[in-house]
Amino acid sequence: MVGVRQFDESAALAAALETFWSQGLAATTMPDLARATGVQRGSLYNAYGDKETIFLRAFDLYEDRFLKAVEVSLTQDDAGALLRSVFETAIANMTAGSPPRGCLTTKTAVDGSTASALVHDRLRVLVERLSTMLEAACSRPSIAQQLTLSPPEAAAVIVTFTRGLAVMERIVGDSDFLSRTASSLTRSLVDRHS
Amino acid sequence: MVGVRQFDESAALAAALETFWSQGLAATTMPDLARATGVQRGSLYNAYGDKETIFLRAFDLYEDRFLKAVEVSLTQDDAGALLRSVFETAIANMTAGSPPRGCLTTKTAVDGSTASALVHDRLRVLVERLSTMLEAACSRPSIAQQLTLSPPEAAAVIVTFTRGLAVMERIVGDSDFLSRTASSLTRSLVDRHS
DNA sequence: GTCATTTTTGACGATGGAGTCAAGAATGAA
DNA sequence: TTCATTCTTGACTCCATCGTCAAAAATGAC
Repeated sequence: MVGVRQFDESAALAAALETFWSQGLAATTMPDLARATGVQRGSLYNAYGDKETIFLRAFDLYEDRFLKAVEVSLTQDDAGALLRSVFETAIANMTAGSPPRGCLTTKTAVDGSTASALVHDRLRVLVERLSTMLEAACSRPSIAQQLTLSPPEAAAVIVTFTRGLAVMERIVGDSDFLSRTASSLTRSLVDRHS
Repeated sequence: MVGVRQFDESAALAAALETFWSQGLAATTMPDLARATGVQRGSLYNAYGDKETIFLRAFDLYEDRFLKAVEVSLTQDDAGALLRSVFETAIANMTAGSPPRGCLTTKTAVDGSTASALVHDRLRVLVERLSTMLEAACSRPSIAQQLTLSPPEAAAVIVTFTRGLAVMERIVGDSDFLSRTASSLTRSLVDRHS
């Protein structure tokens, strides 16, 4: 192999992720990425072809970090503690940074300019994986018996609600409100009669 | 008053709303608005000054329509029926159009390029109004006694959840999933022991 | 009908991103 | 070392939007 890549690819993708996360996919330009990564525009075109490909690579990083954090939350033994922990993980993810960067998945999903089918599919995959993890956790007998909904129903409600938290974070920007609201939902999802 | 406006302002704003709704605030350009309204760019600058002002005017239309529809849903007497009706109104709002336009509030809130403080405030106002209406409805004794959460808690959960539905609509694009998930949440918010 | 005022129109220069490309630099293979 | 291949660099053209402006058109007031 001759003519080897001269920039640190994982550092560049981390910088690109930072940029996409702060600005959103559509609002991020190739010059933005060149500035953020310190790699010239031409090199980026040469290495990845287009912005979307860079996004997909950066999104892999994001998904890894996020799902790993959720995985930890799902080890809780009590249904209430588990749900609260999942929501706190999601809230921490979206309120990190200054100013807070929000939730990359949500930002990308709602992004004005219709993203390509590839990006759209990638979002569906993340949501699908998250749902599956949640459903598995909710299916554990000790958890399931405490819930007012069946595992698939609970998983769908939880995933949808975390997306709602991401939007509310953008609008109200008050992480206490998010925590309190998540706590309210948790209370109504955990059976008070078990 | 001399030199009177030559275009139909309310028709133009309706067309602008359509455009903002489909494309999002950031992705909509002044040429887009000129094309959609049939009013030349220069006239739009003269009449409104900038894109954001046009958006704020169009958003008023949107809010009126949406809150009026919610108001109707809130006349239901049964808590379960009321919640389902509210969610169906929200789902209908976001799945209308072909292709579906999604939820304008959510799109704007999450829009990559940080909108101006004016726009941001406008979103907060809409959410605040919606919350207030919901809280009032949930406070009616016949409704309150059926709910597992206090009226303010229920209102916060419902508002947040509708934002989540808007995001899920973008990702899964399946309005049946949205209805089913809303129905699940409704079930856990309505006390099964009253 | 005349006039003052506002709107409309079309065009202007400035800005910035998109995508491409040829020349130069770097590097592993032989 | 030499060479073939790949990466990097800087510059180029194309294109669309932005914001403005002066001239033309429209219209109510008198």
